[in-house]
Amino acid sequence: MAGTPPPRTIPEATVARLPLYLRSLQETAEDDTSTISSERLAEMAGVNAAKVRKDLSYFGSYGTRGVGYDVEYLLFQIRRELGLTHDWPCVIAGMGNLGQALANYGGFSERGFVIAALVDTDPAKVGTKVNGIKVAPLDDVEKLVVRRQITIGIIATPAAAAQEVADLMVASGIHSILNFAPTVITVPEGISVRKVDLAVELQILSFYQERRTVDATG
Amino acid sequence: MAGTPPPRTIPEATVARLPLYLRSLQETAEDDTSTISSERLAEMAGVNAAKVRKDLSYFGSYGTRGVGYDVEYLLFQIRRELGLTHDWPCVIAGMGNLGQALANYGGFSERGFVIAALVDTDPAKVGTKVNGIKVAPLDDVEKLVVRRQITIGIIATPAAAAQEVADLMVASGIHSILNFAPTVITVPEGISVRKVDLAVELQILSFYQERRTVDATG
DNA sequence: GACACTTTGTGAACATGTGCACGAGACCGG
DNA sequence: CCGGTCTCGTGCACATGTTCACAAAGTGTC
Repeated sequence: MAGTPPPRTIPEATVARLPLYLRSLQETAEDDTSTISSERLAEMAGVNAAKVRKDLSYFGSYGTRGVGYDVEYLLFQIRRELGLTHDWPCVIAGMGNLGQALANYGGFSERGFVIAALVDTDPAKVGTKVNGIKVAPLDDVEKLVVRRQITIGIIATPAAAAQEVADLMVASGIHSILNFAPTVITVPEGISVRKVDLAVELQILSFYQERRTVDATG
Repeated sequence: MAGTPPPRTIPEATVARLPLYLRSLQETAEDDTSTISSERLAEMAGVNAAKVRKDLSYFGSYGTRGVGYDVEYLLFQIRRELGLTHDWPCVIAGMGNLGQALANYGGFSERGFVIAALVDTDPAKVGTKVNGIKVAPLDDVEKLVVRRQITIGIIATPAAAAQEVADLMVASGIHSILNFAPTVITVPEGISVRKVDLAVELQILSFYQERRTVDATG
């Protein structure tokens, strides 16, 4: 029975793992393997098998006992859950090193995240093209977001500009922001923000490295 | 009493927040503010005040009741904990879009993470300079790591090459790896790996965005 | 020096996340 | 059709992380 699906509150930790499962399943599908066990999938995604089963069970019973999960079906379900059945137009703010690298990175559009607009405040950059896309002035964000139905904003500006850019994006109707600027941005309730901070990651690594060294020496 | 410090097992979640406190404190120090309350620090770092106090308490009692924390002293302590009292030489593997952007990014060396070497397999890239640093062939990793006492490896290669590069790094004596390649890499016990996966972040955002839209429509 | 006020440090309740272990269901071979 | 084997789905115990709430310990004022 398909009946009533299980409670629609998916743990955050589970959501964060879905993309890993997706990637593993895509690789599996390329090998023409039609079913996959939770154990194999766990190994590929670098997690525990029980966790895989529990994660997938939040979306219903997609597996078959004694057999495993149907790769194609599971792929479809996860794609659907992640909203990857359609493209997501994105805008990147900030055409510095990182912004340009992101604009040039093919991996995004490949996965359905289409760079629909680029903006920057620097007049020297406005008007130039990056990866075939014209850089617009920051003030055009609202117009672009509305016209091109952009739903995701990517902030690749210096820290000082990040909050202003975020405010502009939110005012334009964007609900999801990926922030690369090394600063905390505050947004109204209901807006999702994820941050990627390279320096923070390195500092976390250095914490453990330092401990290792000290523990070994002392 | 300085006495015996509290148990030396710092929760991971706490470690991950230290860099945020560090950044907030640095900003505060620039304003010539000499003390800061947990509440203010919490606001700046985007977390809860009780969490700040508990986090800091793992390292001892650095605060003064009724007053707050001494900014400079706390800065010093956090820097020490994070191992930021000295530089960390890094090697970046993979000089594609992202690798080049990372090599050119000033924020690293600014924070003590010095790019000490760049490597790539592409003969067309080997020998060229990025940000004034010569790109070496991948096979030179071990030599470079040893000679320049590199402790952190940054993987910015395509997914297919990531595991091989990681193995090479580990074999060379690197204990900390920051992985930008969209794949899970496996390393021996005792090696720290952190991953930054841009597509995964976007997919997590699209999950919540999709839910919002569906909930609003349906 | 007593009192009002501030802010830390932390015990305890609560929330979230993980992983074992096992019953339930599905396939298979004879 | 029956026992053996496989693998899912999940209850439960445990581990980790968060937040509240309050005593303790400071400062400042008169």
